[in-house]
Amino acid sequence: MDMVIPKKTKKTQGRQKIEVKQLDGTKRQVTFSKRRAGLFKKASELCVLCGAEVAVMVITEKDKDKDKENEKGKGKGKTYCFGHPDVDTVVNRYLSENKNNYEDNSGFGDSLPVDVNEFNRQYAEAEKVLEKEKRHLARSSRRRRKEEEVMVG
Amino acid sequence: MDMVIPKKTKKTQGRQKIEVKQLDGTKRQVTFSKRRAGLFKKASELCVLCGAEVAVMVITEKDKDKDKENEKGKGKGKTYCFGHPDVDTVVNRYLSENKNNYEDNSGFGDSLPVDVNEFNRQYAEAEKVLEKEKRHLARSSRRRRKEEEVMVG
DNA sequence: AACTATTTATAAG
DNA sequence: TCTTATAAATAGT
Repeated sequence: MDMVIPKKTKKTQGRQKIEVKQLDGTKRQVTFSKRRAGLFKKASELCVLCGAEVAVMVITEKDKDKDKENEKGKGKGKTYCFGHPDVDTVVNRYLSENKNNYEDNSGFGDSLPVDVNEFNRQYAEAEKVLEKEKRHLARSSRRRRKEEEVMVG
Repeated sequence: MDMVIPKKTKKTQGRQKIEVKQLDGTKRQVTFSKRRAGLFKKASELCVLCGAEVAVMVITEKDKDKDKENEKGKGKGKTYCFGHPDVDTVVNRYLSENKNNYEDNSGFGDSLPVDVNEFNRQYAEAEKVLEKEKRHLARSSRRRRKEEEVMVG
């Protein structure tokens, strides 16, 4: 019985569980590259699968220890973007659709990112009020016009 | 030899491989919810792990078959956002860099606000009204909030 | 930058 | 929604 006991020689220990907390140094750089790529891929797939328009903007921290990390312009606060159909279209929509009227939708200060949607939903009522105000403002800004409201086309 | 043949009774067939292509109907809705949540979570983790500023904007398609899908306001072109420290900060950063880097390849050169704050100024009045609503909502939502993850460590 | 063991995300049910 | 099997992402090397 020449049972070869498989030497428990794992080449790597595989993916390890990590705590989601601030990283530093090389590990941070590496993780950033990997996860940024992953994030963009997820965004891309969401577009294709669900026909959504998506923009993702990632800005690296402007490192204070310039000399240490900015040798090659690394910690410079570089911006990476993904956008479909393109970033500007989505940003423009974001701005004009007024979703920026509540400041705190950060995932940290008050609520979890995953809760943002829920959060937004809670603001539906408030948004309605805002819409009304918007229309009012828009109306005043072109009070010169005197046509009826409906103008299809 | 009481070998019990394990009845191939899998409760589910587990996650299946899919083609990344346009989905429709219910499947699309479900996938959208799941993946949007996943995307926001990934974005959040990137912020924490790598100290990056991130904004994600997702806009659902404005469905033409209004009657079919818009029953509950579903296919309305709703916008979902994640931002750290907040969406506007990141968008502003993007806009200011963008302005210097290239003139206009978006087709929205004129309508794209130079700055979110400038844009917002136009809505100052409306925002005041919203603020009021916000405070009200925040009050009620804070009551049942229940910090779970994030801010680990 | 490539490799895997493992954790995590998620397609179906 | 909630579960579960599996695909996919990724931490450490």
